[in-house]
Amino acid sequence: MRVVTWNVNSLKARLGRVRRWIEAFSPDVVCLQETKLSDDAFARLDFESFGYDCVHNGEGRWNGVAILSRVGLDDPVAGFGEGVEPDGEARLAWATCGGVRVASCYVPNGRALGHDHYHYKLDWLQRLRDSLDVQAAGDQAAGGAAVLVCGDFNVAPDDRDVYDPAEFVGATHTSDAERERLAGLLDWGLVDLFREHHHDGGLFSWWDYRGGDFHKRKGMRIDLALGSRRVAAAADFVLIDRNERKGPKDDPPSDHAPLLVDLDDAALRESSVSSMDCPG
DNA sequence: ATGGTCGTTTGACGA
Repeated sequence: MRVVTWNVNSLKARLGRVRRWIEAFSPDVVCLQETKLSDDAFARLDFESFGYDCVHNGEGRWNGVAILSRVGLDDPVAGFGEGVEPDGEARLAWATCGGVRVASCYVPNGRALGHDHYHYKLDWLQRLRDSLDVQAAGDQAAGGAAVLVCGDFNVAPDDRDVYDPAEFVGATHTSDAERERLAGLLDWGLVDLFREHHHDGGLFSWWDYRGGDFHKRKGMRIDLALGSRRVAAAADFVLIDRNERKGPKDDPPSDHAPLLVDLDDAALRESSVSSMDCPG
């Protein structure tokens, strides 16, 4: 099962690229962020005719997330779900695809340390953890949840994940509080799949449009796929497609690159997960 | 020197 997560920075502006990428890579599950579409406008794109069932949580001008699946899509939820304080913005969708409980999330940016939006971001990450309990706690307690939380987290997990940590002192995305909230998700029982497969720094998923940052290799790794132990044990290939960040002015790229994860289907379905399979 | 460039839009504003 092939899964991709991609902040497309407007699905309308990126539709040609998204369709070409899907055709080239044949993903089974596609998690999108920043579609910037209403649910009606998303429905008119008719991904069903390309073989994908969909859930979209949109509000129009801003935000908007989706999950596309050609391996089944059950129990879709827009937002945190029952039992968690609802969000005023369209930043999260859940669905079960091919036996995996998948989330597509767009974590608030935070804007600046201490800003109202920063507190909203910290609270949002806590509610995402609460949402995990609601969406997958039963299976996790049973020891074998298949959960994959994908998206734009707007947090760089550690200093390897920014081009220059000194530049981010006093800024968002690397603060202790943000990293602690991200660690809270890992403590639930999730593993940073890209980091399991790649140990070097300087491997990024986002580059600012301004100042030629992409060509100067000034980026951050903020797009993540967090898998439960069962999913981590099944992940046999993880890639950031940085080529997709390139392109001409008349067909510009998103400022984020797609993150691709391949899961071995047999490993995914194994009845027990050995602690040998996956550190952490 | 604290910008740059995209997207939403036809104003600024968010990232």
